[in-house]
Amino acid sequence: MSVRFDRLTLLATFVRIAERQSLSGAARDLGMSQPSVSRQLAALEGRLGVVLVRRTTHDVTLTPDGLALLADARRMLGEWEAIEDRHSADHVLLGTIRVVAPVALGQSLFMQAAAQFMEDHPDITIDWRLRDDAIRFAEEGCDCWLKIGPVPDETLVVRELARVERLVVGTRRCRATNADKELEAMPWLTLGPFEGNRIALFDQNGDARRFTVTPKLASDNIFAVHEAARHGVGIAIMPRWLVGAELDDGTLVDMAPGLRAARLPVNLALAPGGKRPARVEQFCAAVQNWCEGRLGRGH
Amino acid sequence: MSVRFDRLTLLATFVRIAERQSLSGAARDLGMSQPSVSRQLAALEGRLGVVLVRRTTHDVTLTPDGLALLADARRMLGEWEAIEDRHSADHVLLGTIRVVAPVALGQSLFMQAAAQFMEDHPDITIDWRLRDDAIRFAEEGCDCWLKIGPVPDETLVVRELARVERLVVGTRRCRATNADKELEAMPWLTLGPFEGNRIALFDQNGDARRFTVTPKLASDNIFAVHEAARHGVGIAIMPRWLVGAELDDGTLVDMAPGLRAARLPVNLALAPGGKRPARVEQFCAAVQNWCEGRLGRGH
DNA sequence: AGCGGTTACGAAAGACGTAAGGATG
DNA sequence: CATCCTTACGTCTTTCGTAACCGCT
Repeated sequence: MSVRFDRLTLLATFVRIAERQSLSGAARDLGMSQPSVSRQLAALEGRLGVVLVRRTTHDVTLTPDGLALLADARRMLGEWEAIEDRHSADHVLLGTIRVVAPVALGQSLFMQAAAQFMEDHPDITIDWRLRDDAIRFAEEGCDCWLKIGPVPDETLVVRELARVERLVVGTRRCRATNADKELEAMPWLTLGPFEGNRIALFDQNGDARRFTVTPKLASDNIFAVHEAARHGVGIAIMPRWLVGAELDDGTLVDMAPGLRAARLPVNLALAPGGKRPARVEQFCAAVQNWCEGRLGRGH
Repeated sequence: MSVRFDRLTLLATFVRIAERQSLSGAARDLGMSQPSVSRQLAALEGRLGVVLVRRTTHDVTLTPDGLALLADARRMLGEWEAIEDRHSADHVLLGTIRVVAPVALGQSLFMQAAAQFMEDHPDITIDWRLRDDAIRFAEEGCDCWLKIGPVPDETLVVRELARVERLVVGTRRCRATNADKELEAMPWLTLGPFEGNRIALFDQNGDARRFTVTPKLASDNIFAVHEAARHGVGIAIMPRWLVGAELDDGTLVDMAPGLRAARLPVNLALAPGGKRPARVEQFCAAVQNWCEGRLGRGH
C-alpha cells in the first residue's frame, strides 16, 4: 500500500473533496487528474482503515468518520502552513483566506480593511462571503468569521472587535417637522434582523426607555434604511460608523440626544487550538486594527 | 526541488537528527541509509529556505532556526499520530512513550503503574528515565514529565496527581529509647533534595513548628533513609506511600502524632496545545488513576 | 447518452542504497 | 587515519495522466 504519498497532501485532497462534494471537482481545483484524486482518497482510507467518503454514482457524501476527520485535517494543514510561515526564510504572505462577514459591514468598512490588506500583501487571495446568519463553521472551511452579536458556537475562539454605538438619526428637516411629537410617535424606519418594532433606548445611566412603533418603512437592508433616512422619510437607529460623516456635516442629526440603542458587539471567531497560518493571524490583526477608532469600543 | 518527500517524514527525520545529534545515528535509528537522511534534511532545509543544522565534520548542532522548529515539529508529529489514533479503524495502542519520572517514585510506585500499562497494551514501549532535577522539556523529546514539586516551565500543561502526606516515623524501640527527648533532640535521618537540616512540621491547624537538627544520617536517597529508619537508626520524614504497610504492621510508628511535614505535590507535565497521541493521553490517565488512593490527595 | 468514479497500463519522475569524494580532529 | 557528511550513479519503486470501463439519472 502506498506509503509514499505525502500525508499532508492526502489530507489536503480529502478536505478539497469534502468541500466540493466531488472528486472530479476537487481534481480541477487541485490541478490534477481525477484518477489521482481517487487514488489519493483511497490511499488515505486504506491507511486509516476507514471509509471516509460514501460514493454514489452522482453524489459524494462524507461518512461520519469522514466528517470527524475533516476538522482535524483542516487544523493539521493550517499548522503546517504556520510552520512554513514561521520557519521559512521568506516571510511573504500568500494563499487564500476564506472569510465570512456580515452583509452590511462586509460591503463597506470590512471590505475596506480587506482591500487594504490585499494591497499590503499582493499574493493574498481572499474568498469573501457575506452572511448575517449563523454558519456551521467547521463545515464551511472558513478561516475567519466576522459576526455581529454573539457567536453561537462554543467551540470557537472569539475576539471582540468592537461594540458599535447606535443612535437615532433623521434629517434636520425631519426634526423640525416632528418637533411637537413624542419620539415614539415619529415616523420610524426599522431594520428587520436587529430590531423589530420594539424599540429600546438607554440614557447615560443605563435606564431603559422602551416603546413600540408602527414603522413607516421596515427593511432588512441597512443601506436602504439609511438612504430613506437621508431623504427625510423618517428616523432610524443607525450605527455611528455609517452616519458619522453625515452627523458631522449636518445632513443628519441626533434625534434623541442622550439616548442610545444597545451597543452591538462585533466579534471575530476562529477555529480553536494550535497555531494558525500567519496570513490568517495577520488578517485578523489587520481587521482588528482597522476597527480601532472606526467602530466604537467599550460601553 | 523535491516536493515529493512526505513532509511529516521530513519532520520526523529532522527530529531524530536533533535528538541524536548525528545524521548517521538517525539513519541507524530510522533503519535507512545515511545518505537518505542527508537528503531528507537537505530537502527540508531547501523547502524552508533555512539552515536547520550546522554540520561540522565530527559534530552536528542545531541552528537557532532548527531549535525553533524542533518543538513545532514534535507537536506536529504528535498531532498526526493523534489523527491516526482517533480516526483509524484499529484502536490498538502502539509506539513509544518517553517518560521522565522522579527517582524514588519512578522505581517503585510509578514503575508499577507503567508495568500495568504495558501489560494492558503489549505493543507499547516505554522509555523510562529517572531524574529529580528540572529538565529542558522541549529539548528532551519526552512525552510526559512526572515531577515532585512545582514544574519550573510555564509553557507546559500541568496536572496535579497528588499531594503526598509526609510524617515522622521510627521504630517502636526508637520511640521508647528517646521517650524522654524533645523531637528536635532525637537522632534524625534527613533527605537531601527535599529538606536540609531545617525541619518544619505542621499541626492540624496549619501552625508551624520549626527547628534545626544535626542529623545522624543525611542521604540523597530515600530508600537508604527508609532502610536506616527500619533498622532503628533514627527517625525520618517519610511519605505515607512508602511506609504505609509498616505503619499498619507496627514495624514503624508515627513519632509525632498530629504533626505532618508539608505535603509534596506530585505533578504531571505535558507539552501544551493541540491533540496528543492516544497512547500518551491514556498513559497519563493510567498514571493518574494509579495515584488515586495510593498517593494522598487534597490538603 | 452524459456525468462521475474506478481500474488498467505505459511512461516518467523521484527516492533509495552502494560507492566514491572531501573535510576535520 | 578514522569518522562523518556529501555527491554521483544505477536501480527500482511509485505516481501520474490517458484511456477504457462501469453504474446511475
